[in-house]
Amino acid sequence: MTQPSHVPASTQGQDFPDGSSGRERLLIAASREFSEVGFSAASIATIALKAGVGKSTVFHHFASKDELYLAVINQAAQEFGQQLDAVLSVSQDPLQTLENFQARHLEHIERNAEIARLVLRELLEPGSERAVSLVRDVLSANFSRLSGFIAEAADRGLIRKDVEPASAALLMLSANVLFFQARQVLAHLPGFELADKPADWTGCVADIVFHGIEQS
Amino acid sequence: MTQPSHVPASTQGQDFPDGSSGRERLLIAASREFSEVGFSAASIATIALKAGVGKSTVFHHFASKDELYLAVINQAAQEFGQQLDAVLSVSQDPLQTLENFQARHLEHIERNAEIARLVLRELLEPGSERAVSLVRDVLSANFSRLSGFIAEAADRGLIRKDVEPASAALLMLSANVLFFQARQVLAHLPGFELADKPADWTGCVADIVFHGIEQS
DNA sequence: GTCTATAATTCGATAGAC
DNA sequence: GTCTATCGAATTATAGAC
Repeated sequence: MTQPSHVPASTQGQDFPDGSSGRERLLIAASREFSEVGFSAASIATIALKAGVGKSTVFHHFASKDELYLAVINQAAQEFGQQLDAVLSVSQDPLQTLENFQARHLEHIERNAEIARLVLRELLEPGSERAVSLVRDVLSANFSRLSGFIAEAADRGLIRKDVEPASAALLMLSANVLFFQARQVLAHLPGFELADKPADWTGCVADIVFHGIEQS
Repeated sequence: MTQPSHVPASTQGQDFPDGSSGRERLLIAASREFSEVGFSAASIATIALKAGVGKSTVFHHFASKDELYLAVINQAAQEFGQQLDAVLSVSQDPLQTLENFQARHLEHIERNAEIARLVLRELLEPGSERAVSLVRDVLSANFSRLSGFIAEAADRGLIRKDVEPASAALLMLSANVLFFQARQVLAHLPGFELADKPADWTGCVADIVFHGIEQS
């Protein structure tokens, strides 16, 4: 009388890609749930229900709730990693590359706004152990790609050697994070005209940072 | 049997400066309460109790809970405004001034960490009307001082004219905000060595931004 | 502090793919 | 037969009420 075990029972009116596996549906459902209610309020039972699988299936694919959470964010980070590789592999002048990076990065966090908010909420939490894994296991890979690019440009003599590549990278990221977090209110800062022009903002930041670190 | 009404009845074990007025004690108590539990969870009754005044006294000094909240943050902003004037009025090379500004600003938000966290929590809230008043009525004054300084340096021919002063100012602020928000986890970013060296971080940012916008 | 409800996690078994 | 995805039931941890 039971459904064949490899077929989803019911997916509670949520839509999922055709032919998606249980694991894929779980990642999607978890992403939605975590984004909507935050980590602690999210329940494994609800996620399993929405994904149309049994609760124990969750633990077959992910060792724990924490790991599921990391997997959700990791997926978004991987997607950005793809774009990042594309941006950094094109051989052009470093300013152009930094501009591209900055624009793609802001687009990415705005497209994944819910997850981005979730991550930021986590980082704000003082002393969060999850935040540490998040940075170390998930975000650091993409961060290294950017700072690695800057370091390489320094090796080629295009960039000052007395500035830590990681610091320059972090400065660029901070600009995007603030823009994303505070976009609605930035328009009320006197003299700031770019609140509704993300592309101009990313261009401006890349420009300042590049000229700030270029070899003169 | 009751205490004379113009003398604080009881201040619930909290300490306040000697001779402080009811209004002053209210600001202090409100600052603590808002910081601890956030805006919506804070209760006027509790704040009044802690300040040792009646609840109606609160509404004598502040028209609403919102206004009390803004007054709390405004006070911290005013204090920073004092320091800011001191930094900007010293006549020295702009790089030195920017470095000083950046260092004082980070010190200020770290000293007022609870309030800063409160403000940031507010800005994160999507579509918060309070966040708009906050930026327009409280934060914009100090922001204008910084961007005004940069604009002036541009007039003196020390700074590129093709960069909006407000954008450069915002970039500097974003660096401090991220550092403050994520300090605990930045140490786990590969290659970033300044997580426990705030002075080096502010110096580095000021340096990059200055060279990024200086007239070459 | 105990009691209880809720949520996280583990266990054992089944069904299908190769 | 082994391997993997699945489920239902049983077990533990946790948080709040009393």
